[in-house]
Amino acid sequence: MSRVNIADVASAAGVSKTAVSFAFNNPEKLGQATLERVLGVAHELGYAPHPAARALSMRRSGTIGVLIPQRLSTVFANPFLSELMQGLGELCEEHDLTILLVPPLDGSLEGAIRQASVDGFISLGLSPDDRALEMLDRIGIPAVLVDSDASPNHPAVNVDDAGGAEAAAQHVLDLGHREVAIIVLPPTRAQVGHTPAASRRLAGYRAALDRAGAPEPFTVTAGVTMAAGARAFDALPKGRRRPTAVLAMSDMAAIGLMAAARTAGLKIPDDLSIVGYDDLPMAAWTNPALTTVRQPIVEKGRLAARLLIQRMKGRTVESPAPLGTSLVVRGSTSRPFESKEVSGRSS
Amino acid sequence: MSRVNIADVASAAGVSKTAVSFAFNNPEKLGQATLERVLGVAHELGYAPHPAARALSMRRSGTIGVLIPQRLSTVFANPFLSELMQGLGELCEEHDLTILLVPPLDGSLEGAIRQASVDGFISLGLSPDDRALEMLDRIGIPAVLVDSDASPNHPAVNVDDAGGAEAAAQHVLDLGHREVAIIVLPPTRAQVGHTPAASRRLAGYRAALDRAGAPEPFTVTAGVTMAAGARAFDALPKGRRRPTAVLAMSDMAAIGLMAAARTAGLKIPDDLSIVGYDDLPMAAWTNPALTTVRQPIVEKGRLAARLLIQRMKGRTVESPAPLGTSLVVRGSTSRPFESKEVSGRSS
DNA sequence: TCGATCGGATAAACCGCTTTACTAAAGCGG
DNA sequence: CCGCTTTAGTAAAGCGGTTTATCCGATCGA
Repeated sequence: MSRVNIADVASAAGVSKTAVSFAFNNPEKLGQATLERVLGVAHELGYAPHPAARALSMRRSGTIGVLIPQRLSTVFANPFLSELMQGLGELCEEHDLTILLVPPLDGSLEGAIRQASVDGFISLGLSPDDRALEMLDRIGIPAVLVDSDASPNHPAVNVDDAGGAEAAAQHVLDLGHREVAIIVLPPTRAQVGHTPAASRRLAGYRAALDRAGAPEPFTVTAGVTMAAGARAFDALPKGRRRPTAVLAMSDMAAIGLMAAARTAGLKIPDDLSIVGYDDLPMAAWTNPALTTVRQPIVEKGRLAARLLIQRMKGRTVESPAPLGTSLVVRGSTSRPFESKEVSGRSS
Repeated sequence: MSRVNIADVASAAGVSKTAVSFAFNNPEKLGQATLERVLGVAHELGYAPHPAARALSMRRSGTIGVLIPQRLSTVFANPFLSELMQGLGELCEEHDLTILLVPPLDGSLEGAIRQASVDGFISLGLSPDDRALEMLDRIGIPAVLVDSDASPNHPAVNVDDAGGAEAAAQHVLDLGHREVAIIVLPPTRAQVGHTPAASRRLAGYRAALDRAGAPEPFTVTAGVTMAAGARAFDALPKGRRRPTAVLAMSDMAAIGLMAAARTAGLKIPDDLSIVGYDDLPMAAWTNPALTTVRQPIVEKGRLAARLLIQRMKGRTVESPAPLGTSLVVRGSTSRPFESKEVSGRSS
């Protein structure tokens, strides 16, 4: 009653297991007649080779793992992953690979890594000192890092986080803003500091602000959800030092913040300018449409997959140059309210 | 130089393979001293049990497969899958399962199914005559169907598609619309007719329209993307019989259509009322916000995963009652332009 | 003192497939 | 008719674990 295996087919067709295996994998090594007979019997019996046995024997599973540093139930609330998956998916289809999602198992990414039967890993946003990285080169499976610092053992795919952030900050400075707040990405795992991407973006914002001699920006950390963005709004200073512009490291937080701001009676962008980060498709659909930093997420996924596939073929690959980012100006930013009235005061 | 295996650990620790295996899986069967020594040596050598070998031997992989009837690169453009994954993810985390995405391999879902090393399948939107279904019960892996008709062998999780659609149609009828267009979901695979969900929704729309004696609705098929929605707008009749209301089977198409309509100079909802389906998070963020039929997608994922896990434990489970749907009225629907001017003409 | 019991460890079978020799038969030129 | 190469197919050795049945020595009750 249990699953039919290769031996069943072999004896039913009156051949050896080898012949059956050949019928599926090396048809040319078999005579026309036997080939047909074996395939016929196999089909009739509903035989399908056991994937795990196959993977064990061939030392390859035809699967790549996507290492996700957060809980599945929350990370998919962020369209970022969807976009990335589109890029990964494209390449995987070309190469007949399936994708295994590998979130922390029982709280531990390392544990999840060892359990995953994959030919390669793509890891998202791991900080360079994450224990999971050790585990990766310990078990000797090729990996490609996304949104991490490059590691000696694995190539990393990144975008020009700092450049994009700098452009965003420069944009609001050019509009005349001085008091700005920054919404920082949260650490992904129980890390102390920022994620690599967050650090780089922060540096970009700061570079522009410092250059312009703007006062120290107020910073809040907010998860990549609209709810977190809304909470971030509440955390903003309300009095005299209230920011007139907000630089968010994610579109999701920016959009949530925008909603909260409007609920609180502020007009966007007149009372508060908001810049996001990512340029998710929905950023173009909010009201007003979100000014944001565009990063090529799908392309990032494609590139990461391409590199990983190269590595899986045994080639060594270098970390590519960071992909470009660019500011997309839409309706959520304008000159600050005050300077509108005293038009032409600066520059 | 190759991966360290259980025999290496065993000989290094001066014990049998069995002892090493026990150290990881049945620690209580080992003496305190040996246990510690084995684990120590294992850690030192960087040993991790080979997942495929484990899966083969234990007859379980700790993975469930999500059967995706479309290309990965397109299906993730639709937030629907993200929502569903959130629900699935929740349950999978609870039970320490990882998720394998199984799209058609080389064009064939059946092929992909046999290659997938999983303990169970969740299939999306398969029509009841799909060959993939045969394959599913052929290899005897438990499965749960989502958005399909129930099959004798597998329970199906569904929502009240017809009820939601009927409410949507009734809503625009109540507003006074007569000429309506329907945006139909595309077939997922090379099927002849509609997907099961599409059929049920169509029936729901029709029920309300027929009851009200409305003229035959115009129908267009559009993929679940904004671009497809925009194209659908172009396909709408333009002259005397132009629809004043559109019932879309997906929010994505509805939003794309709304954009195209506005680009064409129409005012939403004054010139054209639009109702979506799904109530994706972004539906609340468009301008105007989208009136739509809410279906509990995350809950659907949770329920499907829960049932599958039950089945994997050997319990037999029945198809649950369809989950409820409800109309969410927002800003994209209003009375048709004409009847606004001749206010109070009907009812 | 002796058989019974028991904790601790092991040898060997097994999971289901691929693949590397290896053999028997057939084909071939001389 | 004979040695030599192909052709067609096979036996057996992995792949790397888990698990069952067994063994050994020490403790224990009588």
